[in-house]
Amino acid sequence: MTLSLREKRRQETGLQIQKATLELAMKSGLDNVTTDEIAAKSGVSTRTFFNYYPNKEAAAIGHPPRFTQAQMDALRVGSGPLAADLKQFLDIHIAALSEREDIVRMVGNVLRSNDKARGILEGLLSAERGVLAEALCARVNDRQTATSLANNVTSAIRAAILLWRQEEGMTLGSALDVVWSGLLDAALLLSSTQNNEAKS
Amino acid sequence: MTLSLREKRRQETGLQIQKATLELAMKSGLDNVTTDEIAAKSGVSTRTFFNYYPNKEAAAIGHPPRFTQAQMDALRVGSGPLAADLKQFLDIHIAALSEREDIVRMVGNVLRSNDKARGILEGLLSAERGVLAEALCARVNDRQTATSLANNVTSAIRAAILLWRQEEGMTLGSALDVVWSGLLDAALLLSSTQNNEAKS
DNA sequence: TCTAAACCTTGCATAGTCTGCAATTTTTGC
DNA sequence: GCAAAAATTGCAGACTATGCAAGGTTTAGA
Repeated sequence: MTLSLREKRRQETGLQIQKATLELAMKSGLDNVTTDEIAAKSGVSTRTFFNYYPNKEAAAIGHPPRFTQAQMDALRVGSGPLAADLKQFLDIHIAALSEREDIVRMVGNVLRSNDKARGILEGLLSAERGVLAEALCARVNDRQTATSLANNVTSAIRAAILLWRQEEGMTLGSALDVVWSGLLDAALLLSSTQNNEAKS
Repeated sequence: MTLSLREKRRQETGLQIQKATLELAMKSGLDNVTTDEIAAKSGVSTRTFFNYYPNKEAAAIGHPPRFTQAQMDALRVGSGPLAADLKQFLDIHIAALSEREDIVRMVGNVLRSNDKARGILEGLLSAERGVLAEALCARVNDRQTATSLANNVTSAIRAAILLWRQEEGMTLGSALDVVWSGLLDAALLLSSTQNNEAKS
């Protein structure tokens, strides 16, 4: 995990550009900001901007935290009840997001009105979801079940962010708790009439 | 539901443009197709193309079937067990999609590689999900629970299409059955250790 | 049937996005 | 220090998307 000077700079400049993008987007909306303005504010040429991100939407999204290997492994070999392990998985991820609250909020703003940004993030999330489903598959031994669980996990993250953005004095963590309890209730409702048609 | 000549033409031209877009996209990938080509193939001017859709990705997506009022009402006042009502809701929607299999398949292709298209569809789905959550809220009396259920429903649609695209001899309906059974299993797993921390 | 209003289509001009290329500068490893 | 590797930059050019204004078509009502 040691970074060469080059790698470190690259990372810093990338972050710099993301912040410039988001700040400008907060003022006028991303659609009304030009790549020229972003580049100028970031202190690089327009051409260089495109060396860092393929488009301004990607610059706004930046590089969200990914699920870590440790998180995955904990799930695969998990000892506790599945629900508890998943909740812990989510807690870890939400903690990572909490360290960048400002960025999360601004990115959320962009996502409201920009289709392309939404698509980019959705693509990243979808990849993460796939990896998570793969890991869960080792635990529950059924691909569709794993997929559904992975769906619920990533949806919970999105829902928690949404709730946190809209309720004033809430932390991301407490928003997750609320979402999670709703998710468990939903699961209970769905499984209460179990043997009706579970395996068609 | 009677359409004036004007409305009918508009609808036909819109569909025409979507099909032209998708066919060209199948050949070379949407990114390698210009709006000029699409317009030419659709028999309208480039300028008119942009009167129908704001960009080529939107043209590729077109106007997917929405949840109908009847579907919603059935859920709101539903009599059976919730899971059964939701499954029926899904069956209806999947039936609507089945009538456009060719388009569904081509759109799916575009979504693979085009972020903007993904974002546009995600936006539409997200709106539908919100409406559905609203309806479910009347039934389960808790917003987060309703949101989670709505998430599972729209995810199931996506998962069913994905499964159908990847397994050769499958119908959309049978793909949904497989997905649904996985979803119920997941719900069961999540709710099996119920009283641990459901309400934190 | 005729007509004015509403609506559509189109071409043109223009701002903005994004890529390839080649010249220049910076960083790296030795 | 120095040559190789990598990053930055300007420029040219294809493509996307919108405003505007000039015409053409449809609609509704007298």
